[in-house]
Amino acid sequence: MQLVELHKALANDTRMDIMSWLSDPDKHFRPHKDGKDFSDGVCAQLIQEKTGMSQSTVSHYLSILLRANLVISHRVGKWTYYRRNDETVRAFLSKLQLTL
Amino acid sequence: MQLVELHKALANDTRMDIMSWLSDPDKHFRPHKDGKDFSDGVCAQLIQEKTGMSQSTVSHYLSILLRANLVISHRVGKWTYYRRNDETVRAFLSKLQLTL
DNA sequence: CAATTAAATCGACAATTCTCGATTTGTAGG
DNA sequence: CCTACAAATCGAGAATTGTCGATTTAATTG
Repeated sequence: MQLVELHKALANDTRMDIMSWLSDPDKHFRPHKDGKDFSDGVCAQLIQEKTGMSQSTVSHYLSILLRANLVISHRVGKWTYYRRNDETVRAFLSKLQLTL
Repeated sequence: MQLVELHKALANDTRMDIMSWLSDPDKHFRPHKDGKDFSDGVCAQLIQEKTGMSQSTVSHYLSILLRANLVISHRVGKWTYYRRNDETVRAFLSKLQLTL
C-alpha cells in the first residue's frame, strides 16, 4: 500500500475518528449488548452508533479502512468486528517519518 | 491546524512528493540558475519543473501547503522560495502518533 | 515606459469523494 | 421455510478536489 493511499484513507474526519477510537475501545465505546469484550474488535453497529452517520456510509468507510489494511475485520454470525491493524499503522507512521 | 486538514494537504501524490523533495533539496533539485543555494528554499519554478505539471497547478499546490503551514515561503524579487516548515511537520507527526 | 519573466489568481470542466436511502446478502431462531 | 436483524452493496446526487489554459500582478531590465 502506498503512502498516499493510506493518507487518503485517513483524510476524513470520521475515518480518522474511527481509527482513533479503535486504538482504545474501552475508552470510547459502550459495551457490546451480549457482553462480549473488545478483544476481537468492535462491531460495526457500535461504530456506526458513535459516528451518528448512516449505516451504509459507515459500512463504506469501514471498507475503505479495510482495503487500506488499517483495520482487520472478523465476522461472527451476523456481526462483524473491526479492530485496528497495528502493523499497518506502525508501518505507515514510520514510512511517513522517513518521507517527510 | 487540525490533524485531518494536514492530512488532506498531504493526501495527494504531487504534494507529498514536493514535501519529500523539500526535506533534502540538494538531493532532489538542480541548482538555481543564479547559483543561489537552498538555504531560503527552492524557487517555485524548480519545483514546477520537477513535477512536470502546469505552472498554475503547482502554484495552487504550493498555496495549499502554505495554508497548511507545511511550508514557508519567502519572496525575493520576482522569485518565491519555498522551504519545509519543520515545526509543523514535527507537530503533525507527533500528533498523529498520539492519535493513532 | 515597454518588454520580459516569475508567480498568483481566475474560470471552467473532469474526476473523485461524500453521503444517503433502498436493496440485497448472510446468519440465527422459531 | 419465514421472520428478524446485521452488514454489505447499489445507485444517485451533492460537494470537493484536480488540473488546465488564460489572465493578472509584481518585479527586473533595457
